[in-house]
Amino acid sequence: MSLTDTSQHSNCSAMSDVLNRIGDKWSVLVVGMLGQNGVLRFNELKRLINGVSQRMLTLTLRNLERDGLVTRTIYPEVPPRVEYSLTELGKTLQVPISALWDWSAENHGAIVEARAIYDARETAVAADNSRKIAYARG
Amino acid sequence: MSLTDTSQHSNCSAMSDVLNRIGDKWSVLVVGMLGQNGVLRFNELKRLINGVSQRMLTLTLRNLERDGLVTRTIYPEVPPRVEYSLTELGKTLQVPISALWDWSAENHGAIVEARAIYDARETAVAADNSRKIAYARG
DNA sequence: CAGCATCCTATATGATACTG
DNA sequence: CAGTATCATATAGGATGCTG
Repeated sequence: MSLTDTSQHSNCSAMSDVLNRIGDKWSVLVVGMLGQNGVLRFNELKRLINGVSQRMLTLTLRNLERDGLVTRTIYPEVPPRVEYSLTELGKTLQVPISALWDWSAENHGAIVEARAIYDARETAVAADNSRKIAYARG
Repeated sequence: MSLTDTSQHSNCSAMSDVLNRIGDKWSVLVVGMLGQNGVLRFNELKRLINGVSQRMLTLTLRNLERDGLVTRTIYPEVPPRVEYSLTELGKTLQVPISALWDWSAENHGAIVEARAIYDARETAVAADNSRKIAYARG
């Protein structure tokens, strides 16, 4: 299937399903980190991904493992050691994710700017409506 | 910035911010539909995107407009006509989204398969644990 | 170290009714 | 047609404490 073949775009189900999984708050960041670093332990990932809670990192990794995107290797040692890495399928996902990452880095500024303009306009409209209401009241 | 420049990957904020907006349930589908069809009215979008509620389509379009990705053109007619299309910024977003769309179409089958295998293994482990508990009890 | 279990809250989403 | 307003709910996500 080529990039110009839009026939699949008519059927949203596959895209929706994938987005429901990788579109959460942490999955893309986990895949990104594993793509960069290759193999990472649980707490290494937790340190790299700023703000993720232990619970959410666990859930995210389980989901990615379930979807065949991440491998989980347990070493029966004391203290326990668990290593995560991308599967071959996970590595292919790196490509579109990386594209999105680069787009974000390039265009985040423009988005922030657009938001500021939009919000300023909305605030002005709200103020205008207040004046109209005050005028209508008397 | 090149695709191989991973320095931006260390700073998750831009990516997180973009993902928080386009990572919701409908934004990517809206952008995809507008990218395919060029200009669409509200109810045309609603018909194309299966399952979206009026409320969520409105909210999604407002957010995309606020971020400078979608333009909203009102024609002061009766009945009212409102047309949506991608901005230039929105069109550039089409590229990484299209890549993700194609990846989904190609690899959704593998994900479904991986889930089935994972779930079967989990079920087996659960059954095994039940037996162990039964053994311990009796 | 790498988690699991529990409780709690915020938010996203949906359903429904109404409107210029 | 293209919304807005309100209510209801499911779920994502966070905080905390405990464990092998």
